[in-house]
Amino acid sequence: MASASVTAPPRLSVDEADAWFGVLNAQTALVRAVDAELLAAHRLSCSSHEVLYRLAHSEEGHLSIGELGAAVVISPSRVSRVVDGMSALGLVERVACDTDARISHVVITDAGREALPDIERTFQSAVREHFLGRLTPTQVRQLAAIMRRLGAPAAECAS
Amino acid sequence: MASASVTAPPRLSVDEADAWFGVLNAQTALVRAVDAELLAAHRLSCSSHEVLYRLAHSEEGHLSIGELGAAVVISPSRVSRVVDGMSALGLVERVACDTDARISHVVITDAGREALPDIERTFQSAVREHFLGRLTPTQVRQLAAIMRRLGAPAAECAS
DNA sequence: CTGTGGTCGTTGACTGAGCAACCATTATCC
DNA sequence: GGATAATGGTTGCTCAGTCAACGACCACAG
Repeated sequence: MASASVTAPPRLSVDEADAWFGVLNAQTALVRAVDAELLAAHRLSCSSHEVLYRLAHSEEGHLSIGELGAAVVISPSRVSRVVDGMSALGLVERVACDTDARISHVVITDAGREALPDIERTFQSAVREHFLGRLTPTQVRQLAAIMRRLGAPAAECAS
Repeated sequence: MASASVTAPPRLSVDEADAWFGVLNAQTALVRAVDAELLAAHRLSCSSHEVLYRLAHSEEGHLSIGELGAAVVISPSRVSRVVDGMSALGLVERVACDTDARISHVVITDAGREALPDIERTFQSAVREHFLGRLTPTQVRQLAAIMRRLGAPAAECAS
């Protein structure tokens, strides 16, 4: 074997490795912590919460299964089952779309809308405690910018 | 019920929400993409790769199950099974600790050490393509700093 | 020594998540 | 208008991951 510089695999710098493994491991730890609080207080997982959050902040007040999957980054099949669980809790329900019978609009129920402030309170305090509170406002801004870029469709590589 | 500002739950700003959901969703998407490449090329998941990575970069050349779990942020039971899988592939093996029979030192085998450069090449190019390549060097540095802070034991909140 | 308590790793049962196959419905094209 | 393709959602299977229970082992008190 020997000369490692032939195909010259550009080794990761310390910052690059920290960024990669940091994102991986921080997310895992953060989800675990926030999940525990949401679960204890409201029987909701992080994914379920994000579904509710997306619904609450949607223009039309409803999103399809596919739209939710794209927003929350989980597969449609998972969304379907998450919605099952949340509708069993009475937080959301499926409403047939009157222009396309394939589509299920997921909407927040009255009970869901009533429970929302409480859920958001739990969520926000958990996120502040485990995440935002450990960063400076500048870092939060930087992180938001970074994540917006990573979330963008693609390209945009040019600085 | 009404006046939302009574208990004044500090609503998340746009940046705060983007940071939180961004970290959640970006990690999921990134792991999915890099996992696919590692799996196709070397039958390794991201977790397996990180285990190998940690072993390769360890001072002593070996880590216990518990140390690996702490480093990779997965439970000891999962580490145990991941090591099972990797040792079935011949990449690592368990070596009894001669001073404490409870501990299994996990070490890279010769075959593992030989396969490493290839694996790292796949890994690095995938990470550059999906992650590092979409950020500026400055952003990578910022992200690394943020993740180091989030990964720190706790406290350190003071700017 | 010997028992007692804590630690390390493994196993079993269960949840969260994805993929592939499927069904229903819509859209397209002749 | 009817066959065919494409889309949206649900279901079955499998994997990744956790938690709780267990067994093996060390450490320490007596």
